[in-house]
Amino acid sequence: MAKARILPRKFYLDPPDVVARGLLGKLLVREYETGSGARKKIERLSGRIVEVEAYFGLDDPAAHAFAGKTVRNAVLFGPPGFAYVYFIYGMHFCLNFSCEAEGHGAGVLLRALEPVEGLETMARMRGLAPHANPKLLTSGPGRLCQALGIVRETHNGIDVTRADSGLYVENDRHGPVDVAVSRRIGIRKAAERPLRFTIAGNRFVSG
DNA sequence: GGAGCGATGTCCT
DNA sequence: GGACATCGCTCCG
Repeated sequence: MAKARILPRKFYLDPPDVVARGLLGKLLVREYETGSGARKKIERLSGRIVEVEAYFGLDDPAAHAFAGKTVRNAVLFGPPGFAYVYFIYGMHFCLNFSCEAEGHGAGVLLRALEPVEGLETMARMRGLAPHANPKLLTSGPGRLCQALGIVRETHNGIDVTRADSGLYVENDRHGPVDVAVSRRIGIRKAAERPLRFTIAGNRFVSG
């Protein structure tokens, strides 16, 4: 098995549709310390990215960045390769990565993963039985955040090109993927634009 | 298996 | 005050 590499800053410099396509088939990794003293160890959770959506900034009525820079969406207007985590519907978090050069406000929303490492921990985080249907773990933007323990307070604004962030994307040289394009989900404005990208036929795609 | 709907916090008008 | 890049429950077939 080839050595996995963390996706570098330049990967995120492209427009969001290009970054979105490029993320499909890559591994989203969450690492954190557990235990203390001699029992301290690193736990690793991961999932293969199977569904993403692209959001252009000021040109895209559906994007959080459309109305301009605010305290909430500031990360999107910063440099590429940072996590934008926001709270939605009073209950859920959603994870995005900033892309394009600073000032554009573009981003990619992560909508679904195929769970790879740490399924039992993910089930616990989701409040499910240890061997629950794996599709319930990370199929959906709110679900994948809960499964990986991603919350705004901790993760909004962190650099996802650094291993020590505890949240990053690896290229583990998984084979090429067959990309399907469709309309973005759960939005009202600019809903017709074909900016949702999935791995064709993958059973962990949401919706 | 699908439609309908309530829960619930934060941000912007 | 309303909208919101969601989820899981109920009810009906």
